[in-house]
This record gives sequence, C-alpha cells and structure tokens, in this order.
Amino acid sequence: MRRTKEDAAKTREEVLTAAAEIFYENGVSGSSLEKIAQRAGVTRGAIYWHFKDKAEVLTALHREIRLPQEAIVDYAIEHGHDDPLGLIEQGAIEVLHILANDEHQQRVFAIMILGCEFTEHLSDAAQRIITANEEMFGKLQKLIEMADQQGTLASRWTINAAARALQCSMNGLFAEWLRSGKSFPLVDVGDRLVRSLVGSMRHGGAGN
Amino acid sequence: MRRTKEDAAKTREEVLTAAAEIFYENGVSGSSLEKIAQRAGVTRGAIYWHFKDKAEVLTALHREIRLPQEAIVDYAIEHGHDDPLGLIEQGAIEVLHILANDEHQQRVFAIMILGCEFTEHLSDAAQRIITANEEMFGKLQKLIEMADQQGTLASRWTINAAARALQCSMNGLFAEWLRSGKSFPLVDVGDRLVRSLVGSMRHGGAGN
DNA sequence: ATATTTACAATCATTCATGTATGTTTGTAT
DNA sequence: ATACAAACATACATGAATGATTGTAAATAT
Repeated sequence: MRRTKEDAAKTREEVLTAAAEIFYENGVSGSSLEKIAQRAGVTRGAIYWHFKDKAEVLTALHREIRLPQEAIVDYAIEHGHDDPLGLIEQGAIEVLHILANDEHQQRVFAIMILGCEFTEHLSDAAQRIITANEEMFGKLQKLIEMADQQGTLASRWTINAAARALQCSMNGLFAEWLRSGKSFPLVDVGDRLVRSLVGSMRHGGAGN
Repeated sequence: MRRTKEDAAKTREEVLTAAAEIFYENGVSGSSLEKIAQRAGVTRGAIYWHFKDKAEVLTALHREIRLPQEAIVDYAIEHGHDDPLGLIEQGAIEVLHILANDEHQQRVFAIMILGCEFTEHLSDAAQRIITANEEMFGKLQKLIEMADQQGTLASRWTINAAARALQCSMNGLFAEWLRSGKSFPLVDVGDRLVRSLVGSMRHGGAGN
C-alpha cells in the first residue's frame, strides 16, 4: 500500500487537520494519537512515520499559523514608520479582521491558548509560543520607541508599559473571545479597545 | 493511625498546597495523584478520602481564591454608586496590588489560566471558572450601565463593549504577567492600562 | 528487471494512572 | 470497657496510551 509522494503529503495534512479537531475538542493531553489516527482514517503507524510524537504534531500545527501579533508588526514594518502609533492601530485592527474570518487559525490559536498546558518545565511547542510572544513584544517596543523619539508618545506612558499594555490587551481579547465561544463581536470590541488605548498613548491626543 | 479532626483538616490543607505546587510545575493533566501524595507526605488513600478525584482537588483549589474586590463590587451594585467608573478603576487597581502580593493566589491563578485545559466538553472545574468569569462580566456590565444612565459613559463606548474591553484587558494582563514569569511590573503597567481605559470611557473626559 | 526504500498497518510489551477494595489503627461515643 | 466510625495505608485490578518492532505492498531508483 505504498503511496506516492503526493499521497503521503496528503495524509500528513489529513493527520494535522484531524489533530487540530481532536486537540480542540479534548485538549492536547486529553487527545490520544489513536483518536487522531481514527479521525484521519489511518493508524498510529502513519502518525509515527510523519512525526516523532504528539509534541511534534503540536509544533507542526503551530508552525502553520502566523501569530496575529506577528502580523501586526509585519504590517507596521511593511507600511513604513512615519506614524508608528497609527500603524500599530491600523495593523491591530487589520489583524482583528483576519482572525475573525479564518476558522483554522482560530482553532489552532484556541488550542495554543486554551487547550495546551504551560508548565514550569515547558514543552517544545509551548516554548515556541513564548518565544514568538517575546519577539513580538520587542518589535512593538521598538515601534513605540520610534514614536517616543518623534515626541508623539504621551507622557503618561513609558515605552515598556505601553508595549506591554498593548500586548496584554490584544492577547487577552483573543483569549477571552475564544474562551467565550465567540460570544461577543471581536472586531467591534477590539476596534474600540485599540483606538482608545492607542489614543491614550498619543501625545496631545485623547487620554493625556 | 486515626487522627483527630484538626489533624485531618491539616492533612487536607497539606494535600491542597502540595497539589498547587505539583499542578503549577507539571500542569493539571501532567500531575498524578501519586506525585501530589508524595509531596504532601501521604498516600493516595488520604487524597481519595478527602476528595473524590483529581478534578475535585482542582475545584477545591479554585474555591480558595475569592477576590476581596468582589465584595466591593457587590456592595456598589446593591446600593448604587455616585461614580461607577471611578469605582471600577479603584477596584481594579486594588486587585492589582492584592494579586501582586499574594503568591498563593498567583499560583492558583496560574494553574487555572496556564496549566489547565479548556476543552469543548468542559470539566467541572473549568466550567466553574467560566461561570465565575461570566458573573464578573455581568457585574461589570451593571456598573457601566449605571454610569451610562448617569450620562458619564463616553459616546464612543457601548455598555457591552466597555465591559468586555475591561474584562479582556485585565484577564490578559494577569495571564501575560504570569506566563512571562512576572517579568514586568504588574502594578505599574496595570495602573496605566486601567486609568487609560476607564479614562476613555468617561464622557467628556480623556479619550473621547 | 531487480533492489531498495517508502509509507504505512498490525502486533506487542511496557508503563502508568486510576479506581476500588480491604486492612489497620485510633479517636470517640456510650 | 466496648462498639463504632473516622482517617488513613496498602494492595490489587483494570484500562489506556505509548513506543518499539515487525510485516508488507507498492513506488522508485538503478
């Protein structure tokens, strides 16, 4: 029953989508490779062929999604730096729309935030998430520093506090939205939240 | 080896503190009752005497943490308040100080937020957490509604959006602080965040 | 055409956590 | 003094998940 290379890649993808479903339903630790295999229509042998163990399946899932925070920063970098705060605002709102419409990213993101245990001795996948988060924070920090050097950062904010506040609010917004089963309009709430926060960070602008 | 009632209550407490440690280190699903028993200096028999199963140990931990600020909010809802937004701001900042100084609450919070899997078919403990969160949201909503009826809610905010934004920001703040290993000053960042947000919600105030 | 991988399936042994059942000691009520 | 029940410890039975091994049919290289 040897398959061609395309077939193999297909089963690999099917395993990953099945894993996303099972992980989402039962949590990572509550999901056995047997269940994932059944959902994918293969046996555990196939999974062990493509991945070393369950943790590697999880990291593979994580590699698939671009974290929304990264998208924020990418947007800002792409569109120049004449108004860093404005770009952060626009980028954040852009990401809201993207995440609100991409169900697969929602599911994988939900797994990472809600269905995955962050422990003291972190797993490989959890470590990747934390690292990505820290990188995003660093980039946010630099953008806000640019705003500060332009004199557009309100005096009530420090660079670090502003970057943290944005990071926490965005992550909290996504997490709460997913945890609540998308029970509130993400874009609507997020839009007001981002505009208010960034507005309060603007020197001479609102909130100072 | 029958113990007196005080002895029994003591071992129960020791089991709970041990459980908090083990859960924090390994995550909930990664912790066996055997490990918890060893840490507590008892056998699994003792744990099964005091609790039905692991889930009940977790809910017992969750019952322990009750934010003192809830009482303040309850009082305000019952008796009304001349400045609901100010009360929210004050209460939130107070909670920041409390949480920043109570290591046990931090640990239990970290377990609930980071070391516990929220799945589709929720466990008993996870359901309790979600319920508590929803109750908190409801109270926030009522307070903001009071502010709206007094005409102090800025027109850029709706009642629901404002309550959600506050909830998401605060939860995100705590989660990020704990996940980062308390790598940033919680009170400092939180103080600026809360004041900016509530400020933007105040009619005629900052951020409108 | 043959050899050699590839891409799995099937089976097996082992570990590990759980739940339960039972034993044992000691407070406590009478 | 005795009976009973509380507060555990000990032992066992079970099932589930894992990782490893082996089998195998087809694709691909030579």
